[in-house]
Amino acid sequence: MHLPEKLTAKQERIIESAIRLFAEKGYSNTSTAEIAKAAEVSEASIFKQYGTKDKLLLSLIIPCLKELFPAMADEVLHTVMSKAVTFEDFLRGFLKNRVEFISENREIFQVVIKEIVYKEELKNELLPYLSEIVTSRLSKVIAFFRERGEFIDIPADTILKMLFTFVGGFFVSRFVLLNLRSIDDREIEDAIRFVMDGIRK
Amino acid sequence: MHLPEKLTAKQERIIESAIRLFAEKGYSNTSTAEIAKAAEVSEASIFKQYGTKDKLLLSLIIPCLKELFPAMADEVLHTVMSKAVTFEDFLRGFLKNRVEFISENREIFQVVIKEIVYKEELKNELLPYLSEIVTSRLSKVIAFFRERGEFIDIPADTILKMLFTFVGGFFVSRFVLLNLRSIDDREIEDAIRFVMDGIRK
Amino acid sequence: MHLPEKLTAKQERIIESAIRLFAEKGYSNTSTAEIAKAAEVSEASIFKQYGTKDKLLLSLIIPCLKELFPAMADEVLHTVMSKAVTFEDFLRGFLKNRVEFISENREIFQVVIKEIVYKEELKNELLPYLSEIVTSRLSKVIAFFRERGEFIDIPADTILKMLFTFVGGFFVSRFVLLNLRSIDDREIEDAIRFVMDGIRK
Amino acid sequence: MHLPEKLTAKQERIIESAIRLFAEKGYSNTSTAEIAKAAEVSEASIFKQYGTKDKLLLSLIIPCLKELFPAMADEVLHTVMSKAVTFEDFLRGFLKNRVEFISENREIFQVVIKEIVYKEELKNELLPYLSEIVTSRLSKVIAFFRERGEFIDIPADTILKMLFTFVGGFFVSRFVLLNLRSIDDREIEDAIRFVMDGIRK
DNA sequence: AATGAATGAGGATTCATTCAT
DNA sequence: CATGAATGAATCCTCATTCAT
Repeated sequence: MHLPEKLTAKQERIIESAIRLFAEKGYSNTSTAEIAKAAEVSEASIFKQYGTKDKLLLSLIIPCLKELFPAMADEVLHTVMSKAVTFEDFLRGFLKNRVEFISENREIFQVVIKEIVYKEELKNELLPYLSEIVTSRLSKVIAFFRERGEFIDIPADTILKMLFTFVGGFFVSRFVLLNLRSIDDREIEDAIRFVMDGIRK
Repeated sequence: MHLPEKLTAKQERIIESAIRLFAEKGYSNTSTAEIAKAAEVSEASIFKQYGTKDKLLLSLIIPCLKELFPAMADEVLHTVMSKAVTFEDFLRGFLKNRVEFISENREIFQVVIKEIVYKEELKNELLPYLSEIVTSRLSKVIAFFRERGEFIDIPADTILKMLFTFVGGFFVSRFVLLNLRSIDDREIEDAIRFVMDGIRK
Repeated sequence: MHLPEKLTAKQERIIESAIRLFAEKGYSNTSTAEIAKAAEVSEASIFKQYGTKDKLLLSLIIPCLKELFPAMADEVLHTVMSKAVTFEDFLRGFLKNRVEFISENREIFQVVIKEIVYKEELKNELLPYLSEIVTSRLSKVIAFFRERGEFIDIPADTILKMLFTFVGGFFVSRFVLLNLRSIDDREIEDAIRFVMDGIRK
Repeated sequence: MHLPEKLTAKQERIIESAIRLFAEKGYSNTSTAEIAKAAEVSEASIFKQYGTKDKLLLSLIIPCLKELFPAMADEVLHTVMSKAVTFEDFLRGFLKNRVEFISENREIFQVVIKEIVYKEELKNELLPYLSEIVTSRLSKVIAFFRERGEFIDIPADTILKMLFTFVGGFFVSRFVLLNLRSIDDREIEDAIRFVMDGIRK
């Protein structure tokens, strides 16, 4: 995660502690006093830097979102699509890439998910924006493979919805609900198989 | 929802207000004063009835959980399995039944999901219990249809996991994230098709 | 001062303490903790009742203003003017009446003056309103005595301004700057003489 | 205003900002952070220069007081008294001179008045001192014109008090309450007439 | 000489909870 | 039984001030 550079040791401890505590107990159940204590700084230092508790949250969440979603953007997509790969290969690359990213930023991911689910306000601000990004990017990919005749005959945006539902459920259940460190290759393969072929014999 | 019967008007107003507010803003961001005001009772009345704010939450969540998960238990399962239905039929019945139940109890469902995601503590108490219930019940069903040869050749509990992931994502994304009133039949059919056959041609 | 009736003992102690401390140190230099301590109540009790520190201030100031200015309204004015009195008599009655009122409410008067002088915001809200009340009431009186030929030949509103300047300075210097308990009759007579005849032989 | 010479640009910006903000919102409602921001210096610079916020206030107030009151001292008084002028002429010169001075230093005057009214502590330190200065200087003047037979037969210090009350009210109401930039000659003449002859025909 | 970083002490305000009536 | 009154403990946040660089 590319957080603003040139933080002092104390400032780094603040964001570390904040992420850890927000991930563990949720933003609303974490007091600035707790963060200060965990970071071994004064509360005042937190407010000097971030102004409000809310801005502290945003300053953690936003860089994560920027990498979580648009990262799979042009670079990734184009390279993948230019190669002679199947959608299954693309999906495999995508899942492995995102699993790796989330594994490395598991706590921030937890914070992001928890707060999007919990804070109506934040959700309403972010969801349309995220939905737009995801849709616009992925719909190209779907369209690309669809024209190649790789998918069964259902509308592209139905495919998108189902994928989104499953992949979202996949990441959230593993990284947030079960609090797993990572997801192993075997499970990724299970997921890919499920997505590609379903469960019917 | 079978909440304890014989509630006075005031008691009903309290739980209605609590559910509405918890669903909207989350338990942590709702004060007992707000609930009291919305329910047009004194704060003291709430505490007389429920002892603590936490017990109030539990008294809303627990009846919902009891119906949400175990409801699909013996009655449903046995009847379904006894008939000569395919897994697809079972899944259709199950989804429709649960969509109906959640539609009618959307706000409580939102509270349940939000708090399970948010409160590590609550999650740790409930997840093993829920997981046990779901697993024990559904694994019988899976095993039943598996023996009938309806599934591709993957372990039963992999099937269970994938189903759980997808169905959970399905309900949460629609009823919590998107705050939909219900899910129409067409989308249910899309989901069934996705689960059964995946997306590959 | 007619403050809202039916205050509990604690509630009365709150307003007493607030008035005393605001008068002594000014609103901005008095913390709610100090008020609570002086009143021997919890800070929470103050906020339960008044919501904010600002509303507490207003709830002290407004009843005082209502009596301070419009009190000299219809009752006083009409009776005075109906009698065959001179302006000097009217002024004497007015000054004595107001001195008595302020003596009895010296601390609130101090709070009112201090905050009007100090808080731009409060001043801008109150001054136009007060000015309107004073002007509309007193200009009638001035006009009345002016037609009787009691005044030298200067515009009525010049007389009003000079009176306001002097009487304001009189009350503020004595009751606020010098913190006097009251103003004795001799000084009132000096003031009347000054207003009526100036200082030139 | 003769503030200490040789101020660097930064130091000037500090006192300008401080005066402006103190005049506008009052000392207690102005933070050193605000001053630093307005002056475009670091807070630390303010404290390096002035030690404490209180000393900053005093360093603004004291030079003003020195010119506001004693300025009318020896030079002014003697010259005026030596000429064959009436008290009315003296008063006219005095008022015009003070109006000019305050007009040019309106904001500092506002700070001085506001803080004297507001801070019991400051008031108690300054009032006896100021009163002594004013009394000792002006009582000579009053005595001078009194012996010339210009005044009606009331004690000199009663005249002094009334003058002080009116002139104080005059300046404060115009420059502080109404926040006027200056006072025009017509109003000064009205004031002089009022002081000299009162309002009785 | 100037400042960015840091903070202890205190600021107003909110909260879940208790209890006498 | 219901509630108005009351509160201790916490919450987020601000402030004047210090100090190493």
